[in-house]
Amino acid sequence: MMQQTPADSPTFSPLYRQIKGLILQALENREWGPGEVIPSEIELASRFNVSQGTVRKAIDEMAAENLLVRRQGKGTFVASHSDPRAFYRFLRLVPIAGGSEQARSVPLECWRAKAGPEAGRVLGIKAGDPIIIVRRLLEFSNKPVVVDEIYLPGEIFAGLTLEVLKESQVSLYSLFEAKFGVRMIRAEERLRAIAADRTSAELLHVPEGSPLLSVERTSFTYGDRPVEWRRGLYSTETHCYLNELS
Amino acid sequence: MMQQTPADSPTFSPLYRQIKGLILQALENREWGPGEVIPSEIELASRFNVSQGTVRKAIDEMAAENLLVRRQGKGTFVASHSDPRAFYRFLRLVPIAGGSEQARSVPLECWRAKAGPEAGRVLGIKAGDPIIIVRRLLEFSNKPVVVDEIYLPGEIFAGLTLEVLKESQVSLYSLFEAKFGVRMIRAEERLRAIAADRTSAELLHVPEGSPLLSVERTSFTYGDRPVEWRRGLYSTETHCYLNELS
DNA sequence: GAGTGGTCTAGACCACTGC
DNA sequence: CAGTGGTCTAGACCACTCG
Repeated sequence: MMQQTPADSPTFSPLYRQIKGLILQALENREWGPGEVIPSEIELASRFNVSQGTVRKAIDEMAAENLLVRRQGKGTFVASHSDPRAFYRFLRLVPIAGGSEQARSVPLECWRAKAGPEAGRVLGIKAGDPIIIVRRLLEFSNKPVVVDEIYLPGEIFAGLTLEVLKESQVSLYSLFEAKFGVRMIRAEERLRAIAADRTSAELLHVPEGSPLLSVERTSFTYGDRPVEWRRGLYSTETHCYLNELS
Repeated sequence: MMQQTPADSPTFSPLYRQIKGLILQALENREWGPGEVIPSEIELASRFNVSQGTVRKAIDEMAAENLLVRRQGKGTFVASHSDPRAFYRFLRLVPIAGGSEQARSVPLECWRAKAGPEAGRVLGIKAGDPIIIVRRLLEFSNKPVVVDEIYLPGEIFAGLTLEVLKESQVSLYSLFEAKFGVRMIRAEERLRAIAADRTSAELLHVPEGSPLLSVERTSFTYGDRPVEWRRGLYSTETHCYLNELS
């Protein structure tokens, strides 16, 4: 039997949540990498000295949070952005006319800088710490729809260059996961409408001053540590941002 | 024991999903109204001739979908928009500066019309069928931030007038639920950036042509039947649309 | 067939609410 | 105190995958 916190303790949490915490810890420690199988429920149950049902409930929650993926008959896997089903997990853009063309990422620039006060605050680093800034286009049917400016902590993403970005034909997060060991698990987006500045207008082939959707995203990895800040400007003539409320 | 579909049948679904379907059906039939307790898990188990655990799993899913609300020690309740915790369930707007002032809904107009082809398609009614159109403002700290135009099927919302709207100090959905027996359980929003037309600009106190966030929402009730279509124009100078991705 | 996750059951006990 | 949902267990069996 595992140690159960007394019920009247202020830090009380049910057993299955403690198990969840232990599995989470193992994930952070990279005991099993993205895309790999984790031990079976029975193995984990014996490892943690609890019943299979308790492990099951812990895994249920983690699967609901997209941290793990269950596949009947095969096992439970660490979620990965390299899984085709997760490529566009965070992309809410859909064509207005219907259908669904392929998105293509076109890296434009990648340079080093020092974090200003805002980037520092958002990324949880000190102002003046090194950061890497990436600018890229997102195209649908070879037409530019989004221009992104992405701010990354230099310490974590050391070695990231335009060439690396251009080589990788998959999603950015899949690259981050494979090359830098950083897995994004959650993000917050703040949307506003703004007028296109000159450079964005040129990149997106729209008139200067036309309305654009501004999407500021902060992405988090394990432990709710922010590891990416990006601002996207979306041209919403042919595509729109689709959100499900429930 | 309840009837279990044979495993090799194409319509196979686990017992707990069938129970879920039966509870859902009872909700649609208004066996228990919004805000009311449903029978205890043990009662439902004996009613459906299954174990408590199976009822439990059905209710778990429905609670995750915001159809039911569990309260330990008290019972399980039908979710309601009249519950203060659900007032702003579908409103993603937050002040950029932080804090959180009270929102206020200001009904402006309410008139009858016939559905055009688009409204008919979205609402699942025939073009020419009666609809009701509501225009209203959403204010924060007495400053207009959103102007909404709301399209409702006339048949369901017969009796809705500007006076009725003005009387109700609560959320629209809470009114719809209480007066018309229509509970919104899910919605889709499509966001774009557009330039302010003259009337919207005046209502929102912004210059004509300035960028606004256009939010088109279709709301659904039980059985995924669409029962509301609305378009909101958001001024995003002081507020932004916040979205959690996971 | 062996191993995985998925379902279902039954029973014990805990935590919370309200009388 | 009785009644509710919440947790934990143990065991049986089903469904899926792969060798």
